[in-house]
Amino acid sequence: MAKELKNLTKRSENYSQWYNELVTKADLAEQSAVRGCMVIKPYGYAIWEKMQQTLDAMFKKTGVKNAYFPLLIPKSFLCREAEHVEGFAKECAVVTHYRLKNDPDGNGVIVDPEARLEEELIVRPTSETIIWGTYKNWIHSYRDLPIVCNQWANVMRWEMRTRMFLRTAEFLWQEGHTAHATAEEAEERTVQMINIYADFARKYMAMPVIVGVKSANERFAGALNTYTIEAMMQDGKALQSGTSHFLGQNFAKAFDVTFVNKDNQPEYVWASSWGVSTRLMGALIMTHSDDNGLVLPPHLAPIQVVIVPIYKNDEQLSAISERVKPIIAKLEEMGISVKYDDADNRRPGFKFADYEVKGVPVRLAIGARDLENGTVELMRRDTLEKETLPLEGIEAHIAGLLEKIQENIYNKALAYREKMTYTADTYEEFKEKIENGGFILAHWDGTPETEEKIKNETKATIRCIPLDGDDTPGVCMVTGKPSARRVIFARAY
RNA sequence: CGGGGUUUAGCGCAGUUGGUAGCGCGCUACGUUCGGGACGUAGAGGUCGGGCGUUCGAGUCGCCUAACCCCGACCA
Repeated sequence: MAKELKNLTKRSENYSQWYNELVTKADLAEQSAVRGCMVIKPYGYAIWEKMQQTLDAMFKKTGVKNAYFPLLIPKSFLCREAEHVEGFAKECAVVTHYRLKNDPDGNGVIVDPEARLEEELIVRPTSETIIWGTYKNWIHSYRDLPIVCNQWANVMRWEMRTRMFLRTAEFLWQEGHTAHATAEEAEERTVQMINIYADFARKYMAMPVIVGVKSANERFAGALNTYTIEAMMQDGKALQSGTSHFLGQNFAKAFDVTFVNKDNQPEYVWASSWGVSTRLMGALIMTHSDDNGLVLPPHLAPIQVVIVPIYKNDEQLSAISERVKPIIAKLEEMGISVKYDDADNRRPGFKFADYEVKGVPVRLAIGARDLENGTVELMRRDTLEKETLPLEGIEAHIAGLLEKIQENIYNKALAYREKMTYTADTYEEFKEKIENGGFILAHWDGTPETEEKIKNETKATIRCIPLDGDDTPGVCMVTGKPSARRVIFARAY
């Protein structure tokens, strides 16, 4: 008996426990022995890989080039940009020694006190500093610009509290760092990248996102402007899913990166940086999953179709395998990833449950009865609906269905977000509504003080100032001062 | 960094007033099964997080320590 497999905690009871169980049971990741870190398992990593490949292709279409910079950053590099350092200093892992030796008392190994580094090295929490230290050598003339580099890497932030995928001490991400001759060009790149993220979230993750600008309080340390995509999870909390920063000349000045312009005048370069991380995996899980497990969007599912044969003996299995073989070939030819699970150590019922937990979008079950009738049982993961269909032409049906599922789960998530989005005109109304979670559109006077007050009193922060939507002015719900437009408040991860 | 909790087989747990370690799942072998999480039989698997102490005797009591989890504060 394998009762362990499903039996997830109900979402409504304890969302965070539900999420954790889901990640583990769907075989995506597990807690590692290292504090705050996780092990991403092959199935989970396959999803990440698909995200990576898709994003990478989108980047390259806009001229992005990949590069790689060191993991360890000399401490002195972090002294340069004051605001930036203040943002990250509290959560840095520091390398102080370069050698171990046998413990003289015979208890394993100890850090060799003789091997202390003259200058400590910081495990990168983000790479702005090392990259700008490097760019200084690459940039001399306006002809060297723009530089549009991206790196796929791991970073480490010694977080107080961690949660799988959403906030782990070590995480995987991509960070793009660009250098431009003009502010306009840098800002244009900043916006271009946030739009790529939004596109990716919507089309591939089937996750509706709101594109907007961060308030000063929520802005990236050292940036002049931060663009964000904000998503809503199924418990009504917001999740910042990707950011793109206009850095102005801050880093260029801190690292003294200048170029000679067409008029032979030295100028500081303009910069942007942008990134998304394995946090997107968390977003994916929390956006679509139900109490039966994961629901993966077909565009990112490592296995799009699973075929489970139902058989009593070897003859039946081989008959089914023969019948299914051309279907698999056809599907693969169409670019659909198929798994034919004929493992004989699991019974069909177990496999059904297992692939449901793993979120495989389409399942086919085929047995002797179907073989006789020329049919197959098809189940779609998003609605859990089953139907029996003719085997003939099933490939085209599946191709169409995968698109339908992709669309359906997007619409479902969008409908949920809309249902959970409210407006509030008074602070009282706001306080009352924020208790139910969700996004609240409200007027704000634009000051950090007011935002801080709201945060302290309600735990809600400004997720973003949306770029689209209702932009009629009004008055701040707290101070009554003029407000340019409604902004989005929410409690966030 | 505050407040709580946990640590015993691969996983989830039980273990009484101290008496020398157990259950379920999983795993291995064989057989019967196979259309929504199969069952039988026989096995393998543990210096009870670590250290010190009390005791004839410690999973159990005391002190110290570590790791992890949850709730806050901080943050992507």
